[in-house]
Amino acid sequence: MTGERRRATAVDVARLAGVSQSAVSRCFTEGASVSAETRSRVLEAARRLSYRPNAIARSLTTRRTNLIGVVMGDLDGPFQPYLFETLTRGLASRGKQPLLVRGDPADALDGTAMAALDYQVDAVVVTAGSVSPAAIRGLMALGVPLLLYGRAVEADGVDSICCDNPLGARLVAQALVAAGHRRIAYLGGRPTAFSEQERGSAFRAALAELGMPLAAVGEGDYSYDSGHREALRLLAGPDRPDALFCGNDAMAFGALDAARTALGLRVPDELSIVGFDDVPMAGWPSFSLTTIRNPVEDIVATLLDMLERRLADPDAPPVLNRPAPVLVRRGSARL
Amino acid sequence: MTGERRRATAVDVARLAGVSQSAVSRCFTEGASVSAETRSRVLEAARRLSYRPNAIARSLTTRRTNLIGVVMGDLDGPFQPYLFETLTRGLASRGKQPLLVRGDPADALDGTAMAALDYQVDAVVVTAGSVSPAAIRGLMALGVPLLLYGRAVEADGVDSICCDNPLGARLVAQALVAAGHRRIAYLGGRPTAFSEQERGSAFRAALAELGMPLAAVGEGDYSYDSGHREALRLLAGPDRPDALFCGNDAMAFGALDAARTALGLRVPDELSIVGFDDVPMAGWPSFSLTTIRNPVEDIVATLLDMLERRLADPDAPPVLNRPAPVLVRRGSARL
DNA sequence: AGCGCCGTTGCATGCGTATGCAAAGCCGCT
DNA sequence: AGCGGCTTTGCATACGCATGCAACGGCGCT
Repeated sequence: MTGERRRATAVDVARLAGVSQSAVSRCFTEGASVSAETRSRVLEAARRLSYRPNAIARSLTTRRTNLIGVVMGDLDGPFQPYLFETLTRGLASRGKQPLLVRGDPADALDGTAMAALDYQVDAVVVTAGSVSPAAIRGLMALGVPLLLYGRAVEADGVDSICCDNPLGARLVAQALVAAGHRRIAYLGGRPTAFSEQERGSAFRAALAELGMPLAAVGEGDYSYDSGHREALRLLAGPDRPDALFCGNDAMAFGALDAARTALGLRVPDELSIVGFDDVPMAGWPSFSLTTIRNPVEDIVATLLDMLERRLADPDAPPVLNRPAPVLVRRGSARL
Repeated sequence: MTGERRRATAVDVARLAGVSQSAVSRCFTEGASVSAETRSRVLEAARRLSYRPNAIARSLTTRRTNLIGVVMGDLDGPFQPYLFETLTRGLASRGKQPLLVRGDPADALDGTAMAALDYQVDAVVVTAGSVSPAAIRGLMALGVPLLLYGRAVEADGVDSICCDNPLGARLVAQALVAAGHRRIAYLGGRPTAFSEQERGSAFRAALAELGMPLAAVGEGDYSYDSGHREALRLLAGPDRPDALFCGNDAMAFGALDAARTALGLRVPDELSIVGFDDVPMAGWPSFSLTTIRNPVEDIVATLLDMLERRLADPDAPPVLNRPAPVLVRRGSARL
């Protein structure tokens, strides 16, 4: 009952229960035809042998692994772990196993990363915002259903869901201008990232529509350090901005630290800082970050629905979903 | 070449290359006997069909999946993602795939969680410090090599690696006393966690040895919120402590925020705060947390070595590893 | 020329499970 | 009693690959 060298198989259970291997299999298959008596005999035998069906062998015949490839970049910032946590919990609750595919630093997917896909994942969810279009095409060529998070793509057989970045950027622009800010700066994330492209251009466009020039622009990479560095640069000059919109929360934290600790600025009196994502940390008193809430929980729930629908019908028309973000007012901006 | 409904198999490649399926298999097996000419013909055919061996089918015969079960709790705090990131990168670099097993809130491992193990993982790495001993025994009964991180266990066939918590706690006690603190408080983490038991008792013992009473004790759960809450309680009374040692960094952040923002205390002048772990965030200027460095990178490297050794020889005697932590002096403590 | 050896190759089989098919049982109905 | 229909069961096979075994061929050697 304890440390047998080999795990029990369906054949072992069948022998003990005095039935055929097929009967055992049917007891563990939803909706199969087994009599109540056989089932209980089999389950009892299975219990005694600590038998559990071999998912590997099962998937060989069913052509379903219940493994979902999850393409992620680093878990560095506060956002990715939050998303990953939510996503993996959701997958588990629907009986699916996430299989991690790490994007490499160059945003490509090398052999090591692709190795995970050799496990015959039923679908692939891409959450790394920076995976190159070429890599995406490579995934599509696999013939596996593909779900893109964090980028909006119109392509055959690819579903995507992505927070309405332009709306979020517009909300910030309007709120900042309405509150009387006049020297508004923007600190962008990694320029190759889809979200950056949308947020940056929408923010510029919204300000232009309001007749407000953009006072200064910085280029970060979504990391705390880059936010710190760029904020120092942007806020050092003579015509210091009175508001700074950052492409994500991590950079906003860096900017906040730079402004308060390194430059001795009072936030939000002398400088308003706004982030994007609303990670859990944004609510911590030391930050109290005013930011745009990226509705991760809703997004993941929707994403899982899209996934199930796609698995049920691989030929259904592709879906594009753009949930709306919302402005969360806290203490880092005078709004 | 693009969206074929079914992926190519070794038989397809064999047909195209004019060889047997065995030959194809040998081309993808390390150290198998194939002539140079056959190999190139096969590889060319494989390339044209985008063939990659089916890891599922392969593992059925080799009895090796290269899947490693990774038992984790929540990815809430800053530490777990850091550890997970390091661990999964390390596994990938050694050709292993992490398969996530989520511990449920009650620290047990329910059916959903165990489902991951049906994928015939080669080994299980437990990183959740709060998984109950009963659950650990359940894992052992699976007959799968088990590696425990974050707890020290002496048991047959179980390797474990765990930062030397008592040493870390002693370092803090000595440094605080040496720096002249006289009212030292301790804020512990989840009492059921192994690390909490070691850190708490070693801290008490070390203070006692130095003839220093413990001024106050709080009980948190390793979360930021609990650190915030307990700090408010501990620091509100009349005889306010002049030093607070927290069971991990997350609680220290919460305590720091409570002390500075809610209570208006000057840190470290009026209160020294020390954490444990040294997560990346501890170095951020807004925290600048003095803490004990839990050498995660080294630990993971060692853990991976232990894993490979265990896989090579399941009957080798169990190993217990206790890497030494180190005190990192930053700005949150007067030391 | 004949022998033996080694590097290659294909054949056949097994890994653990799911499932189509047919056989077997069972029931109620006429 | 006989029949049709339904449920339950076992048999056989397939899933995609790795691998032991035997067959084959070429080579160097005597």
